[in-house]
Amino acid sequence: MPVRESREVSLRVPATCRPKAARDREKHELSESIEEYTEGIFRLQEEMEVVSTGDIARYMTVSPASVTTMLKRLVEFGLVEHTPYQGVRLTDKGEQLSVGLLRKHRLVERMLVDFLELPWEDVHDLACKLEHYLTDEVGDRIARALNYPTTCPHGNPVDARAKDNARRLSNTAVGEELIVARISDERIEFLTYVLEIGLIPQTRIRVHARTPFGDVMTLHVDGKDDPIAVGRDVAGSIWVFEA
Amino acid sequence: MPVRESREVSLRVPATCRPKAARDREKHELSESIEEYTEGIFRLQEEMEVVSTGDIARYMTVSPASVTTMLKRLVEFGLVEHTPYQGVRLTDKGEQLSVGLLRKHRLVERMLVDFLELPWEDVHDLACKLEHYLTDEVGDRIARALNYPTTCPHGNPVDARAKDNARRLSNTAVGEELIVARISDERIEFLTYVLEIGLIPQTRIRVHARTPFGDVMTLHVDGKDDPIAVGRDVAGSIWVFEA
DNA sequence: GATTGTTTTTAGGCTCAACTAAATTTTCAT
DNA sequence: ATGAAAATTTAGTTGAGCCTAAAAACAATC
Repeated sequence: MPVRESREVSLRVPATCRPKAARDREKHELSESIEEYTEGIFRLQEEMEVVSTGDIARYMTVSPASVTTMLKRLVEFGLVEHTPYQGVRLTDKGEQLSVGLLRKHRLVERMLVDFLELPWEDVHDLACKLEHYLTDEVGDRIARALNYPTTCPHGNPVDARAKDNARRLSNTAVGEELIVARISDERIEFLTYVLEIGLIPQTRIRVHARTPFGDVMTLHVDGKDDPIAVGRDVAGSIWVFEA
Repeated sequence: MPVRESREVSLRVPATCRPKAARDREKHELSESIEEYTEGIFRLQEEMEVVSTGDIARYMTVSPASVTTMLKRLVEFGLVEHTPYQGVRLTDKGEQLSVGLLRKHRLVERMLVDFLELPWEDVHDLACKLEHYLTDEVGDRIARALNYPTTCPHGNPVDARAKDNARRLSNTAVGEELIVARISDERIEFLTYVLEIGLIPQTRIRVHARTPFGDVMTLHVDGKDDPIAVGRDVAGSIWVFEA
C-alpha cells in the first residue's frame, strides 16, 4: 500500500553504532564475558591463594562446566594459566586487564555518586556494565574531572595494586578502636545492610564484644547509641584501619 | 602442587556483575541488539516515510537477511509492524523505547563533552554503547547535574518528540543568513570534517552560491575568511535556523 | 504480458556463551 | 589402600545474532 518515495535522502551509516556481534568479529577485542571472568578471577585471587573452577562458578553464578569452557578461551587469549583439576592463575596480561577494569569501575562509581548523586549502594551494578565500554583515556578524564580520587565510594582502591594496611574486621580484638576502610562485598543487598547499620568508610568504631570464634561481634559505631551485632560473613567483608 | 587452603573466606557473588547471556535469560529484558535496531528504525523514520529492510540493512551495516530475522523478533516484542516485502513501522511501544534511548544517548553525550571534556566528535560512538545500560532514572540525574540541557553537543534534541523548525541546509537559497541548528549524521568521520570546516551548532553562516540542483553550495562561515564549498551529502545532514 | 532485474525472504551454517548429563579425576574417610 | 563423595572436565544442546546462497516476490520495461 504505501508508496516508496524517491531516495533523495542519503542514508547515513552510524559506524560503531550497531550490533555487538558484528563489531566483535571485525576487530578482535575481548568480549565483555571474557573481561568479566578475568576480573572475577582477580577479585578471587585477592581473597585466596588458589582459585578453583568451582570458586569461579559460584562467584559468577554459572555452572562449573561453563567455567571450564571459558577457561580454555582465557588460556587462548593468554589471560590465565590453567592446570586442569588444579586451579587457575592470572598471567601478567590478565592482571593488567583486571587492574585496568577495576580502575575504570571504581572511577565510574565515584562519578555516579559524587557527580550524579546516585545512591551509594546502587552504583556497583551499573559500573559493572559500563566499565567494559570505557577506554583508559575516558578513565583519565573521569579521574581528572573528580580531582583524582584514590578510592571508590565503598573504599576500594582505584589502583588495585596499591595495598593499604587494612585488616578484616573479623580479625580484630575486643577493645580496638578502628576506622572503616572499605567494603569488599559490593552486592547491593549487602551494601544496603551495611549502610543501614552505618558501617560506611571513614566511620569510627570500637569492638565491644566478640564470641570465642568470632561468630558474632558487637560493635560500637560512632554516632549510633545502641551497639550493633554482626556475623562473621559481614565482619569478613569489612576492612578497617587502626583509629 | 598448590595446596588447597581452607575455605575460611566466604565467597561473595556479585549479583548482576556477571555474564550477559545468563542475566538476559532470567529477566526478559530487551537485548542491546533489539534496542539498537528499534532506535535505528526510529532514526530512519525521521528521514523517510517508509522504511524498508534494505534501508535498515544499509543503516546497520548488516545483511538484509539478518534484518528480516531480526524484524520477526521485533514484531514478537511488539516494537514494530512489518508487512513482508512492504516495509516497517514502529508501534507506540517501539517509539517510546526509541525516544527513551535517544534521550539517554544525548544526555550522556552532553555529560561526556561538558563534564568530562571528551572531544565533540568522539562521544557519539561511546554514547551508543552506554545508552543501553542506563535506566531512565540515571538519565534524570544526568539531566539535573547538567542543568537540564535541551540538546546534545551536536544540536539534536534530548526530547526526540520536540520538533524544532530547522530546515536542511540543502534546502536553502543563495543569500540566506542562517544559524547551524544540528548535525544529524553523527559518524565520527563526518563530525570530524564538519568540525574542521567550522559548521558546529550556533555558528552563523550565509549561503554564498549554489549550483542548479544543489550539488555544491558555497558558504560563508562566521569567523572564517575563505568561503567553504560543501556537497549535497553534507548539506543534507546539516540543519539550520533562520538567523 | 513475459522477461529481466532488484528486493526481500527462506534455508542452512557459524560462533559465543550458556546449559544438562555423563565421564573422569581428585580427595577423603574408613 | 580402597571405595564413596566431591570436584572437574567432556560431550552434546540450546538460543541469539550474525553470515552466504538460493528461492520467491515485486517492479518495470519492452
